[in-house]
Amino acid sequence: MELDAAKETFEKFLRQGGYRSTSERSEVLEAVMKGEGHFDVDQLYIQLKAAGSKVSRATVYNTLDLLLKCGLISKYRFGENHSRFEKAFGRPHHDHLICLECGDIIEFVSERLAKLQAEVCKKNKFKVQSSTLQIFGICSKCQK
Amino acid sequence: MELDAAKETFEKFLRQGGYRSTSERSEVLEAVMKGEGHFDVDQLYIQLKAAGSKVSRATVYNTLDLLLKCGLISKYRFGENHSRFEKAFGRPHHDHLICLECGDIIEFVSERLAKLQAEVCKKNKFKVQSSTLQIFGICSKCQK
DNA sequence: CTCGGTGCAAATGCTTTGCAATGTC
DNA sequence: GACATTGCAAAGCATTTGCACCGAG
Repeated sequence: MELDAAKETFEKFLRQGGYRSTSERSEVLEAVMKGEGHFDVDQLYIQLKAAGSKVSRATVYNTLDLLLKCGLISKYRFGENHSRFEKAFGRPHHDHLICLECGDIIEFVSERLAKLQAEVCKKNKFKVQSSTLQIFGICSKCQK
Repeated sequence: MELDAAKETFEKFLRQGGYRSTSERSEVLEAVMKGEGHFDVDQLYIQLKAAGSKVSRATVYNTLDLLLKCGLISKYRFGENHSRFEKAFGRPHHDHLICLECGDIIEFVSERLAKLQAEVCKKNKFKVQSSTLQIFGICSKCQK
């Protein structure tokens, strides 16, 4: 099961980094893995509360940072004034089309884009860590 | 001269949009055109104050919005918690390599990337308005 | 003279921080 | 036990807003 594998990854990361394994961190990871698509801190916090968790916002922020560091989630800034996250566990890299009207986010994968990025980085002797291509515009539904 | 052309574009935009032409808006545009590279609201505000201007931050924000609307500047969010801008007047579209260590931003232009984006949009019936590819990592200088 | 624009200060919303209490290792 | 982690509330930033005054059309 995906959740178990993610938990194992997280536990290993915590141990190796000298971090402690707490029930709050576990709860946050579970909430993250349970959800689908993109989410922001507030949505996750509310989901946690709804599930009966007592975690504080501070702990949610802290834990998301750790999950980001060990690659279990990705973080985005879609031109809004808050961050968005999504599960990254076992998912291929992808990029986003963002509708400025309805806020819908469409994902796409491009092998050619990956190659192109690798070339640009090589040319500039730049060591990639992460990347994001964001295309803003109007989705097909909203064009009608 | 570039500044004159930009002023003309801005004035025309203001007239056509029913906006008024004020000395504050003029001052902001001049400050924007005088600078090089990327800048944030605070840097621009300080530059304006240093030049003896009396504009308020609110007006700077307001004017940057207008300059964005008429295409004279571009706005970015490089994973930080504040926006960055740059002159767009007479500049071709380009993307960015962002060094996570020294904060340096390297620009690059790719014709192939533009084509690729156009294809993705066509496939999704998505009408582009703007786009940004951001590659985060370590620049050649910082790798040493 | 009308009404959009401005400055100021207060408000907002996301995120971070300080600190005493708590729970891991 | 030592000390990382937590919750809470307060603090920090960037950005927005409300409102009285000002000035462009």
